[in-house]
Amino acid sequence: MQYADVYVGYPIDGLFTYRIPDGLRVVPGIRVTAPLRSRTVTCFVARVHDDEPDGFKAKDIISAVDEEPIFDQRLIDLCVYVADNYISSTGEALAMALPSGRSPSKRFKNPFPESTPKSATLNDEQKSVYESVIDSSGKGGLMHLIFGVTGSGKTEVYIELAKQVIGQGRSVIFLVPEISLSSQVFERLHNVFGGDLIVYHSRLTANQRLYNWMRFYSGDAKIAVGTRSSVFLQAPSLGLIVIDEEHDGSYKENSTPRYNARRVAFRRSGEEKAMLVMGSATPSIESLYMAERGVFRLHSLKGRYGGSEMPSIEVVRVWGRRPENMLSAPLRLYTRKAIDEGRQAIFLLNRRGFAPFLICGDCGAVEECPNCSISLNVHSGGSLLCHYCGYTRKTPDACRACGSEKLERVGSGTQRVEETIREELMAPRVFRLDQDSASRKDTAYELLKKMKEGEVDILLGTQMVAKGFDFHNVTVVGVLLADIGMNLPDFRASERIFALLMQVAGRCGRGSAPGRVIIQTLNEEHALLRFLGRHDYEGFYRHELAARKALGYPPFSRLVRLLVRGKREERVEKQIAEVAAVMRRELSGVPGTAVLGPSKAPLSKIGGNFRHHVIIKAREMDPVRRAVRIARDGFAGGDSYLEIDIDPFDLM
DNA sequence: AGCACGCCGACT
DNA sequence: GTCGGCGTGCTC
Repeated sequence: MQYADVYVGYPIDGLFTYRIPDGLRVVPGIRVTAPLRSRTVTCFVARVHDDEPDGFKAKDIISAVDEEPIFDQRLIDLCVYVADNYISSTGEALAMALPSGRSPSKRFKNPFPESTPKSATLNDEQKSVYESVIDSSGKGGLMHLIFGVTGSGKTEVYIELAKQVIGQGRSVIFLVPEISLSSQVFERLHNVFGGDLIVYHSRLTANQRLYNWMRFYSGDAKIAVGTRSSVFLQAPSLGLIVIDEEHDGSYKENSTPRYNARRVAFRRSGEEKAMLVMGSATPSIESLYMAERGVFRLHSLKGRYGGSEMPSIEVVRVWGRRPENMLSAPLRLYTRKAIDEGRQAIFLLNRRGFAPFLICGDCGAVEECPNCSISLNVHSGGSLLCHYCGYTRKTPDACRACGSEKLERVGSGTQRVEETIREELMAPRVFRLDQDSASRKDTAYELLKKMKEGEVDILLGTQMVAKGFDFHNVTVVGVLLADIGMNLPDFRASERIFALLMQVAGRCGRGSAPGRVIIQTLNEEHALLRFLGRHDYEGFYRHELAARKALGYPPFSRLVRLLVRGKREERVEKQIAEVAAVMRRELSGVPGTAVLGPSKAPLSKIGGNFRHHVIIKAREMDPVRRAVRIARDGFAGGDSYLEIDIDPFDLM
């Protein structure tokens, strides 16, 4: 009699044993369906054997999902690591890592035309980084961080490294933050690698994902480009993991297990002897610190590809948030000049919608979301919209608190400023790129085409405009209000804003004409803007590192966040108090550990759920993980849920 | 997770 | 007397 030991995709620790019915082919590495209590669930087969289980009667497997294995022991080991680290079951980690499709589908339309491979030649600086990566990798130093200014051509270096690795018969995983915006990266990789390339991200159907997974697993396709979950793709022999824009927050998963693809890649690199090459123009404070400590080898690209100059950056004071204040004299002047010369401009306003608040001029009441603890945003077309839960309602004619009709739309988002720009700059050809305009699937392509053909004078958008675009005719970048997000109660806020401003500044002056960046702010004294004006990421890093050290934040500690969310606030408060008590008890006397809270999360209510949290700062994670497991096991759920976040990206 | 079991409070 | 809220335990 044959039996299979399997993992299930639920928060249940350990393996389950099922009987394999006669005639059913079950081997390790396939998925099967089997009864669990009163349900039929998908299971992941880890082992097949003929030892009769002791102490229970094994039920029969119902069916096999796969004919051939789609994973092996290395993925199980990796998922055990993820489960231990981020506190989930191994089965949950496997369920998250593996594609969920049932029948592989190759019906994936490649949006790019076939083209002949272009061989880019590396300039001296790129060549020296390439050689130094290959060289030190030969000596066992496999982890690298490329710190290259925007436009320095990191992608060319990645591509040459990938070619080298594929030439040795090994495979390459290329991680990007978000697939839609990195389509330019995808297109370039496709030009070079053609049918050897697969994509892997959530916009594919489950069956397309399965098909691509299988092609990479078999070694039929040697390079994969995709979002964070691609870090789990298996290959016969993995030779290289590239993490482009390594500082980006989207490498952090936001449901259980809340892994960080950077850390998982680091682990795989060590286990599978694969090179890890991370790159950014604005590396995360943590990665730069680790490079300084010798964990990664640091490589610099200081010159821009093609020899163009870094743009000049000018910080300009503005005097209010009304749309007419958002176009300072210098910005108008330079933009007008650029347009007259046939050039283009990019404006960043990191706030979508028309205005962030609707406030009563008489009683001061603000329209708030009934489900979330935030204000409703005014959107064009007469609607109010919650940016967290999507709740929407018509803009009222009168204040719902006092009946006054003096409702004011306070602050400015992209929709509001779009009109002002058209009128005041007499530039009718403004293209708006934000979540609202990008919901149409081909917006990015449309934009690329229009920008290239010179049909756009000004590209206005949220942070979407800062990422990855390579337009050669842009000579002016305007940041309309740099202060947005500056005062969020979050320890990474400065880092995020600095990176964003630096990235958007890098969008201009990529062609032959020099670029100019205008940063508008309500507070030109902000330290961050001084460093920005000098393109001084290094200086910002030192400054921010000192602040982190003073407050004991990463990289000088690890953080754990335990958050209880639920519909009934009294209950949530009681439960988080219990969690905090357990953590304090279990961690008392552990040096270098502090339990903060409990307190209301800054976003104290989202989608009808109240949120309270406890933050733990620690030098050593093992005792904290042990304590978290105790708190989790003692947590009486009911209609509340305990979120466990190891190394949270933000504390909102 | 999801579901069954079993234990105490206010009701047709 | 019972319906049902919720804490507890288990799932091969």
